[in-house]
Amino acid sequence: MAQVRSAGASNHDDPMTIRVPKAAELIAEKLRRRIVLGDLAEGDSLPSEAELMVEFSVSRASLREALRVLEAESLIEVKRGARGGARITLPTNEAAAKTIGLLLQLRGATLEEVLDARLFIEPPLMNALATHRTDDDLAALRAHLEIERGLLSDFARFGQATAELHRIVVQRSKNVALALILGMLDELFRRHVTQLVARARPDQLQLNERALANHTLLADMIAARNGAGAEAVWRQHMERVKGVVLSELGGATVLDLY
Amino acid sequence: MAQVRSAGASNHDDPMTIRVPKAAELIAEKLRRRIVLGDLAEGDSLPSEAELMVEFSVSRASLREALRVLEAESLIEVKRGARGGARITLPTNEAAAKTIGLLLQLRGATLEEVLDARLFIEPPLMNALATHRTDDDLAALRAHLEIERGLLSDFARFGQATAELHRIVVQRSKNVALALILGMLDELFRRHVTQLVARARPDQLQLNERALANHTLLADMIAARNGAGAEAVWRQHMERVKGVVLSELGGATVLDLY
DNA sequence: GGAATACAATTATTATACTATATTGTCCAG
DNA sequence: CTGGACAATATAGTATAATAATTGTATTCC
Repeated sequence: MAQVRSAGASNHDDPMTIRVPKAAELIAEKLRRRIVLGDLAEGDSLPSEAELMVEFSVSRASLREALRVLEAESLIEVKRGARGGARITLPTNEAAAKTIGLLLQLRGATLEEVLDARLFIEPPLMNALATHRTDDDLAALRAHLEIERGLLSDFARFGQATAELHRIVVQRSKNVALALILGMLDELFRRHVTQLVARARPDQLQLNERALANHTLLADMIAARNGAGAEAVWRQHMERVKGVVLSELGGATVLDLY
Repeated sequence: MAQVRSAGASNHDDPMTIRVPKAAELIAEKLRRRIVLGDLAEGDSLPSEAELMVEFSVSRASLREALRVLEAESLIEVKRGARGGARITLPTNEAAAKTIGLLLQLRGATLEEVLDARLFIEPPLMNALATHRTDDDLAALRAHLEIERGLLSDFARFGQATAELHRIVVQRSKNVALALILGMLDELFRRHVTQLVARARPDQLQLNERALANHTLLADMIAARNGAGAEAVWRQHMERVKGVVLSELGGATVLDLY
């Protein structure tokens, strides 16, 4: 009996059903725009709830719903107490990774797939970097290697330095989109190995030395503007890291996010 | 009966400012977990606000803040009226693209960078696909080409079919993470060219024919398991599309999102 | 001068009432 | 009996007010 109704009037994508925007959405949208367009910069304070209420002519409930949304997007942080209120905070890779990690988990992605994605993108990027590097790029890379050398036996901090190296070389390749993507993937990866690093393997020092050797090799290839060489070195290095990590964690479904 | 916050207020004055989670965040987190872990599947209805209030022992305001957050994440849709309420809706590429687009705009990314990122990833992916394709992959691809052939003069729908082709070949390569990433980039791109397609160029039909020719060439290369060939064809094709689009739109800062 | 304290600003949470909208059932006209 | 109008009901949307908790700052006291 209900087939007439289900044919047309249901909910999904019917272009005819107009979606009435809620007050909170509208306010969140307006504030978001101000942030994105630069009217509000990082660190700036928003007016107090009372002021925003009169500005937008909405109730406190609606306004607070909007603030909660922006807070969940890491666009603002709300503190209470005197001189509290909402302050602009631009989202970091970590926040971005949380979002994309949620989606990946919903789609049933495995940790191995995340590693493969990185492995698919980063080595060719090293090729490009080696080809187009500036002397400044090389100097920054080599400076970082010195830092790593000093941390060889500090397992936790060496791991951080490794992640930082990825960040450096990726950002030097000058594509913001790729940098953001790889940053998110890296963050997801890092989140999974933190536990692993806590209980260090017996051969951890040896692993670190090998990693540093590979990093150095990469720097040499980049110094020589040897694109193919840089790509090969980096691919081999990441393959090895992947092997170690997966043998410890297994390729189980992504995300301890929950 | 608000036992949400135990009254032991200020005995823990850790110098490391501990972040007190708000009621709405906690509820959003709990519901999010239920969704991600599969307790709630797509299409399922959440209990009414009244029931959720007693379940979590919070006020309606706090509960609704949580629902707004989940709604902004595209994890639920809330309808009002009898038999309304919150229903689970798994986020699409579109929703994901909106998030990442926001981040890219904040980082000052240009449309050209988005195109370059796609251009950096997809061609090598076609290489891999050509190497590992199944007969089923090839059949799906060729079936889609027939559809495109029928739409050559329907400019709007041909554009959609083009995007669909990207989706097909990317998903056939079997890495969920890469598929999600490319899906987001594609969505960002698509959003920018929609306007462009509306005012079709004089040579639009010719452009479409050329695109279809390239798609066919790709299919041939994939059929022959010619990885290098597929990669070259696809790179050339995407370069050409990039040229056309950028000459129309310019490489201005990303996102008409606002 | 430094520590305890009171004060004020501001968000966090709750409670209640009212409004808007969609579904469902009912009743009446034809 | 069928179809359409209309009322009843369930449900989210918005508004207002009151109270609690937190935090920076000024004040007081020793």
